[in-house]
Amino acid sequence: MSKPSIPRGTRDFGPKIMAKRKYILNTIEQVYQSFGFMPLETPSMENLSTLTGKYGAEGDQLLFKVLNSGDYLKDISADKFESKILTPLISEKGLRYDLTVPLARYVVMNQNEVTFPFKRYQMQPVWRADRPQKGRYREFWQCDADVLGTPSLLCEADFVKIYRQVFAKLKLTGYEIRINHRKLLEVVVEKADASTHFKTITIIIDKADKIGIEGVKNELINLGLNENQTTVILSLLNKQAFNAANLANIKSALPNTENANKAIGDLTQLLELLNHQTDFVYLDGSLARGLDYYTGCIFEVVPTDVQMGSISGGGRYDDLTGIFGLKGISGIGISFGIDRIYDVMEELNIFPADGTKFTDVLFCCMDEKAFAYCLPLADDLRLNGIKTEVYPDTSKLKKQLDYANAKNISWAVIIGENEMNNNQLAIKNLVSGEQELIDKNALTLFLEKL
RNA sequence: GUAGUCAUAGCUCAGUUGGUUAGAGCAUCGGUUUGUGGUACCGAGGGUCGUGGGUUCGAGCCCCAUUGAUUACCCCA
Repeated sequence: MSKPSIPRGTRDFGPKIMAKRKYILNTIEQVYQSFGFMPLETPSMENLSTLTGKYGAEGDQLLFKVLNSGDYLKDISADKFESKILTPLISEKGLRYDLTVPLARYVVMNQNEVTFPFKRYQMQPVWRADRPQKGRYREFWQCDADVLGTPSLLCEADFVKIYRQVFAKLKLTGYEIRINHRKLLEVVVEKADASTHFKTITIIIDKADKIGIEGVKNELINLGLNENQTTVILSLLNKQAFNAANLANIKSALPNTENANKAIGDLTQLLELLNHQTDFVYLDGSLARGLDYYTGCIFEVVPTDVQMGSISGGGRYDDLTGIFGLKGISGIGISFGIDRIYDVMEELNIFPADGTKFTDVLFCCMDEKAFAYCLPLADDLRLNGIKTEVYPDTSKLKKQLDYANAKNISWAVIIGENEMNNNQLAIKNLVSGEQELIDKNALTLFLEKL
């Protein structure tokens, strides 16, 4: 027998971990719903025609492809045995790579049924055939919310509020919401006369957190930019308070172009929609986001008390559904990285204490007759919202209490001959060690008042 | 795709310049206690030292290959 294992880059989530993950997921879901977002789930598999070409050449490499069913080589002749030719012949499905493309596909397929603006949230795993490393997996969860079909900046404001509510509920206070505008980047790169390298430059700028200003400068020079050009671009890379004065400063430093006015206009309007309440919010010129479909405001949330990358990101995109033939739908979306939020909360130790408690009461039966005696009592407790289980064997009491300890159960109800003869129960508090005899019918009341 | 590190009991790991029968803690099971746990004591089970080859009188340890894990780069959440 070989030892069992799971594929690299995948994980099991045991009961204790699941309790904490559910706590995060439920919190996010609750907040999404409170803003009027509705759930959507899509299949784990999409047609490869839906997926390929949407994530760039690198992304296509990272797609998990699913072999066709049955004898998939039956009609393939030997001259087709070259991966480029063979792959499309034997695989027509792939695992989804993110939740955004499936959303676009869904909306286009159901455009006559969905009501715009379409507000949906989706919390499902996605797969990437990446090489796993710290904080990077081949199967991981995304928790997206998007609004499709309106250019209104009210959506941007809502997402800022969603961030604040989610992290307030999770009692996570050390974080920053960083905001930037994609067109601001475009204007600055234009001003530096380096537009041909726009995409590469955004990727470099996005690394500013990691490699520092000097690192960015070096990479820009390696790209072939001169001293003037890098200076112009580097002038953008500071983080500052999100307020009207700073926006005015930025505006005065930029040429009076359509893009510049649009970017500053959007950010100003967002500031007003937030009623100038900018707790946790910063304007960060170095925020770029790697994905190139963003066209407007972009967001990122970074924890400040823990050394960790972003725990959420998102932004506005103008033409997501265009790739599937539905033009002119502006949208905006964000995504929480639940795995990283988990790590941050674990490190700060801010999960609620009773998070791993699944059972309140354990019935310990000393003989077979005790089962009949306690089963109705257990049912009654459950109906009253008390999580109850009956130890299924008449094992030695030590073993039953060990089980209760292992599951962090706080109450044991012990039933043997003595208790049954007197219509009583021995109820033991496993935290304090105290034990008392109570009347059989008083159990629910006894536990309810706690 | 590139580079480094690692692989010994269910888990976490010791194991000396190569030298007798490969150890510990935790976990599991049994006992001290026919019905009272977290602590203590006693005992038991559990290993092809990732796999294959080589060097040697002798390999967990050295060499080569291979597989897997992990970390960094590229890219990304």
